[in-house]
This record gives sequence, structure tokens and C-alpha cells, in this order.
Amino acid sequence: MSAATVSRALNGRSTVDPVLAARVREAARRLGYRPNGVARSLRRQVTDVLALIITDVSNPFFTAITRGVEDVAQSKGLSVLLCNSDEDPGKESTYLHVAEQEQVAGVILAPHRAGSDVAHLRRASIPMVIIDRPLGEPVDSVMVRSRDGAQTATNHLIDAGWTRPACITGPEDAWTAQERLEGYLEAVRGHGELDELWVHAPFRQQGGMSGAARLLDGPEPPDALFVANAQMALGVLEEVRRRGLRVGVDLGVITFDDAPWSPFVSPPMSVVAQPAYDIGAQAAELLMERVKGAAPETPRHLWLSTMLIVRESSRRHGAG
Amino acid sequence: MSAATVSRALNGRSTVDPVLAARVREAARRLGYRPNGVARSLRRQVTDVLALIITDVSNPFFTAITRGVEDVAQSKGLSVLLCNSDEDPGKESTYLHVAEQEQVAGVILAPHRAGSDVAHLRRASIPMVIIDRPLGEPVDSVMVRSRDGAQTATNHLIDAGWTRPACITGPEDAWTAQERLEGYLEAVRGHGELDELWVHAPFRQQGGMSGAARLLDGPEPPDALFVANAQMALGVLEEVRRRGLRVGVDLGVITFDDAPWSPFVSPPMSVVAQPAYDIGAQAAELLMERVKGAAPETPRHLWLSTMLIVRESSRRHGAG
DNA sequence: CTGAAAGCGCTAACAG
DNA sequence: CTGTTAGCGCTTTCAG
Repeated sequence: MSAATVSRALNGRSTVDPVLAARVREAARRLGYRPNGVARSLRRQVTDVLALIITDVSNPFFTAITRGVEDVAQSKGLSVLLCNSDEDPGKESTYLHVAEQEQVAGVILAPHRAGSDVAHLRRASIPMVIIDRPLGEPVDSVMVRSRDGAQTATNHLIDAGWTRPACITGPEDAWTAQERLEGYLEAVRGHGELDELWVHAPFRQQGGMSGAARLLDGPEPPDALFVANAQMALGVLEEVRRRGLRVGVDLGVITFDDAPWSPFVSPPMSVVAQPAYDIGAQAAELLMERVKGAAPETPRHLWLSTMLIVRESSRRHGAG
Repeated sequence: MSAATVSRALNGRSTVDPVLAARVREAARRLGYRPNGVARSLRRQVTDVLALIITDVSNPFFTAITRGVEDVAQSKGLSVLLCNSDEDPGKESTYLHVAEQEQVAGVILAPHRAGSDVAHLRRASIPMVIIDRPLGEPVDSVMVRSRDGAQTATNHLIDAGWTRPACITGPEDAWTAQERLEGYLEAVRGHGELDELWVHAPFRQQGGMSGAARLLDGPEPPDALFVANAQMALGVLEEVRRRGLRVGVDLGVITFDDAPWSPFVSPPMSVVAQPAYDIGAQAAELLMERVKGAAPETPRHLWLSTMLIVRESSRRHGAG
């Protein structure tokens, strides 16, 4: 029989004699035949995978997002290819390129910075959802009210009795870093009398360490730290330990992101939790709608909220 | 001019007039032309991406491997697509399928269990390297001497003065879980007199928790725990805390894998570190050689060693 | 319901 | 050095 019929049979087209179709499937199975996906993609102009581009695979925030994306994608029969841009604009654009070239069904992108160039994707009309950091483009997005969370965290520090809260935030070109700094500043300003103390550093353990060192080496060091992500918090702990300082006594600490280990460090870390899984899940939902063409023309923007979880690191204990 | 010439110019073939080539590139740039990767793959029968299939994105062991793979892949100009099989044979086979269909240049696979079906990949002659857990197939592999590491860890517990060491290992169908259990058993048997105490549980935080609970609820509970991975260790800590036990006093603990947070939990966790980054890097090197056809017919098998890092959780402190 | 034919966009082989 | 031709493996009109 003809290739066309085989194709139809294997793709479950209704316009084919059931018994013949069965025979085709049987033969295919026996021969171990597998359709060539590349050829199919070339013809169909689309694949059933989607790309998720994140800035750091080793950040639990992003792995939680990943799970959210995977769960909904899988429920719709799509696979997700994870791409780690590593906060590197070069890698990010390479992956954007790969996504375009592989003709993925859609992409979810956590952009490195606002300048990320998604023009090609748009031109190739590949549906897209932005997460975590906004892009100056009219596309769907799922963001978190970082600024509110930061403000809440800082206020909590002040309410707990700390008098010189400082902020260790991410790099200057990261929107989330700016927002968290803004939130901190709003809180501090809302209380008058307080100095504004902050440093920028990479969103890494090493960054937290150097940030803490710089702050603590200042002329009038802070007595509390609001840290912009969980990995940096580990670095802060490292530096604090090196100096023999006691968290909760000499220094209050609260951090963005509730990592699996947050309750178990010493002392248990107070955090502002982001709904990471939901970010992923919602972004995937938005994307799926667009992939199906079931979405409105105008971009949708979702804003999710953070949640304050107070443990020990931010409480003020007497010096013994 | 002809499409062929354009193709040659854009691909930097030497057999094309330099000035013409420049003109082509200029025009392409101006028009924002991007070659269709799918068509190219169809023709070339290969892409410049490789797939890394791991069983758990949220396990720091695998993210460290990922970095190793990415670094060497990138140095050779390849991108890596990360696939999270989530310890689910179904997802694993889906990704294997995707890898085949997308005609990736090669795949690095951490198989769920020995039965993983890679026959199709082999038939499609896509180069492959297995990591972490062996497969009953003649393919390149990079493994860790888990058993030795487990034995070392258990001996360390015994040497530190703990008298009833137990083992919380992974699921029965995971080779690494078996090996770590074997190592524990060898150590225990080498000391005579000691009971053999162990449980299987999922390689997750929840698994560590339930495993610890089962052991601690036994008639003669252990006084020390060797835990088979870092995520389970968090669960153990959770359960131990719930019971008001003090690690290092009432209970000695040592775990596989040195996570970023291991030094910061309370008390600092003693570990058997796996050379995760190297696993990834070496696997990628093996794969690259095979992709280039520069590898011998016969499969290569690399075995890497673990390293014992003693911190506080495994030391025995007086109850005072 | 099935077959023939065209073609997705590119590149390799072969002439010139 | 360049153009022509063919074809990667599939799906989809369009006839029959």
C-alpha cells in the first residue's frame, strides 16, 4: 500500500479502513518502525515539545517551577526540554535559537534581563510565556510581587526588633534584584530614622558570601540582613560562620525563596516563599492555550503573591 | 544566485568566493534570515544538540552533573537539552523517544533501572553514555564506586563509636540503592556482632522521613543512620526533629552526596561526596569522542571514587 | 476510503 | 568557484 495510507493509519486518521489500519499498526510494531520526527516536524511545522529556559538549574526556585511546567505539559501530552541559560545572555540566545530551529511548540522563558531578544521567536510565531522577570514585549507573563514580598520581609525584621537592616540583592541588571531592593527601601523609608544599606551581588552562594562580607566590613555594619535568594543565603551563612557571628543573636536574617533545606539550617531560616510550582503550572497553562490558538490576541499578565514564613533566623534572641 | 551557494556561504564552506560570501552574509543579516534547523537536521541527519536525561532535577547531585555536561558540551559548540525523567519509566522512554525523533547528536542517560530500553537509540545509531546506574548494554558508562563509599561511611560511623548503625537506602529497583546497601552490609559484617538494619524508600525527602520513622519505631532502634542520598537526609532531619532527637548525641548521621547546604544544617552533615561535576564532564567527553567517530568500537567504562567528608553529624558527643 | 504527487527547507553530489 | 539536481522522510492536498 502507499506511504500515505501508512501515515494516515499510524496517525489515527479516521479516513482509513479499520482492519487495514490495524494491519499497518501491527506491521509497524513488528518491524520496530518509528516515524522520523524531524521529517514530520519539517512537514507539520511544529513539534510536540516545549522549551523551558531558566537561568539556573541549581536554584531550587527554578527546579520547582520546572515541576509545575512539566506536570501540566505532560497532562497535555507534551514533553519539556529544559535549557539552562546560566544567567549568560550568550547561552540564553543560543537556546532561543535552538528552540526556534527545533520548531518547538512553545517556549517559557525566564529572561536574563529585559533586553533579551525574542524577536526571532515572535517572527517565527512561536508562542511564548515570560516568567520571573518582565520583558519589554507584549507577551504573556507570570510574575511574582517581589517588591511586596521584600517589603514584608524587611518590615518583619524591623518589627522583630532589629535596628539596622540591610539588603543583599542580585545583580543590577536583574529586575528581580531591583524589585527586591525597592521593597526593602520602601520598608526602611516607611520607618524613618533608618539607614539604607545594600549591596548588589550575583544570585549565587558566592555572591551572598561576598555581599555579607562587604556589608559587615562597613563602618557601621547592619544587625540584620534581607537576602534576595536562597542560594545567596547559604553564602551569607558561610560568611557569618567564618566571622563567628550568631544568627538570631548578633544578626537577624531573612531570605527570599523557601528551599527544601530552609527549615534545617542553623538556625531555621525565615523566608519569603514564592509560589514557584504555581508559576510554572500557570505559565504552562497560558502557553498551552496559545499553542492551541485558544488564547486572546492581547497578552495576559498574571501576578502571584509571596508568603512570609517566620522561623528562627529573623527572631531576636538575647545574647545569652 | 543559487540556493546552494547561499547555503555554502552561510556554512562557511571554503569553496566560495569570499566577496560573494560576504555579500550573502550581509543580505542574510539584513533580511533577518535564519536557516530552518529542522530542514537542516533532516538533510544532515544530525543536530548540534545533545540530550541529558536525568531522574530528578531537584536533586543537587544531578544538577552538578548537568553543569559538568554543559561545560564540556559548550566548549565543543553543542547545546544540551535537559530532560527530567522523574524516576518514571514512562517519562524516561518518552524522552528517549524525543531524543531519537529530534535526532540529537548524542544522549547521556541516567537510567531509571537496568531495564531501560535503549534499543531504538542504538538502532538509530545515536551515540550514548550511561551515568550513575549501569545498564545491561554494551555502551560507554561513567559510574561511581558507590559500594566503597557506603562501606567507608558505615565504617566511619562505627569507628566514631556508634554501635547500632542502620541504612536508609533507595528503592529496590535502583542499582545505586542496592550498591549502597551492599557497602553498608559489608562494613557491618566486617565488624561482627552488629545487627543488620535497613529499609528501602524513595530517593526523596519524604522517603528519608518515612525510612527514619520505620527504623526508629523498631523494637531495637539504631543509634546511627547511613542515608543513601542528600534529599533523603533532609527527611531524616525532619523526622529526627519531630521526635526531639539530637543528631550527634542521640543519633549519628552520615549521608551520600555533598549538597550545597550540607555544611549548614544543624549539626553540619558528614557526607560521602560523589564527584558529580566530573561524572558529567567525563561522560560528555566520552560522548563527544563518539559523536566525532573518534572512539573505539568497544565500550569504555569509567569508575570514579567518592570522598569522605567528616563534619559534625556523625561524631559522637556526650549527652551532657 | 486509497493512491499519486507535491513539497516542507535545506545540503551533498555532480557537472560545468 | 557556482549552478543544477536530487532527495532527506514525512504529510497533505487532490483525484479517483
